[in-house]
Amino acid sequence: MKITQEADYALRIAYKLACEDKVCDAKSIAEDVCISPRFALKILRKFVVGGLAVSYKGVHGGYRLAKSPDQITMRDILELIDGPLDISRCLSDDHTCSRNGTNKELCVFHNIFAKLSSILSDNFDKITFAHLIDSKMTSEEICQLIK
Amino acid sequence: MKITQEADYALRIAYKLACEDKVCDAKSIAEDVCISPRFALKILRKFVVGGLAVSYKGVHGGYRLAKSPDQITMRDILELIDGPLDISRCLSDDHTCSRNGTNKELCVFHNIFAKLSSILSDNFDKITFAHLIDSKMTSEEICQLIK
DNA sequence: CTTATAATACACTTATAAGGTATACTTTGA
DNA sequence: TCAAAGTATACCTTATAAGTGTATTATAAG
Repeated sequence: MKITQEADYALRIAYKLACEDKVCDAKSIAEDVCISPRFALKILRKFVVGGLAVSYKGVHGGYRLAKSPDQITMRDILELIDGPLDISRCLSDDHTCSRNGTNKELCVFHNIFAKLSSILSDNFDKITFAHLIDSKMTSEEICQLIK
Repeated sequence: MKITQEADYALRIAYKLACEDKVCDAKSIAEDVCISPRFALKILRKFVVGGLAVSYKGVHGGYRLAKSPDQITMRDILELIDGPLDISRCLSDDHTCSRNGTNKELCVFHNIFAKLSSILSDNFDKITFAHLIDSKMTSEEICQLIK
């Protein structure tokens, strides 16, 4: 029921890139987030492939966000790393609500899981990195975006 | 971001016990849920230890719920198996919001994770097995309990 | 036009947790 | 007393998360 460590790091990397608004190399990003440079590179590659960041090779190369922070949501990052924000396999695995793949009917829990998953997604989608880096917004104000 | 398979099975076992309202042996429960009898026993043991079911040994033994279905919520089962419904390690691990344990300040994401986790818990807490087995309630009506 | 810097590609390893089993034992009803 | 249940404890297997190694490619600066 937890987001992965990698997705957690990815959020912090995105936050850093949003704050800096300039090309940052993987090494300095890694230091900020307290992970190894290699692992930062791995995550950053996913950003680039997913269209959330652009990369520059060579001397003075690095990464910057591909869009403005108000166009990037927490959901974008979380789904980039962890996939869909589904809380149950009912929802993802081809509607197989029971163990044996034969039962294609929806189980009693299916719609409940679906509704709660979409509440999660929708809320993560409301919070952009523009909100997060906005020094005029308190943590409480950001939380009021939820629900 | 998913509940575990074991928690999923546990929900279905609880549902079955709530429907039956009599002593059921592990083998028949396992058949219903399509898992091995041994694994069903393992999960059922957690029910007993957690006070959600009582067990009877010997011939004609088995399990039944320890409380009435309206006193058992989806949250009870999910937390029994998977632990607290926290969506981030920020929340559980002693408030360590960053990788290095030294930073005890809350990170920008902390309150967001906390709020969404409690939305999840609160909603799972509203849905009892009495609702789920109530033949007069449609799936849509049960979902309206959420939020 | 060479060199240092930084990203890329792809394969690999290691750690952790999920998922599931084995064996021996205890209790109980017929 | 015996077979049908649950109990206890430990173990195994597999999947996934998490992180590394090595070689390659692109680029700016000197």
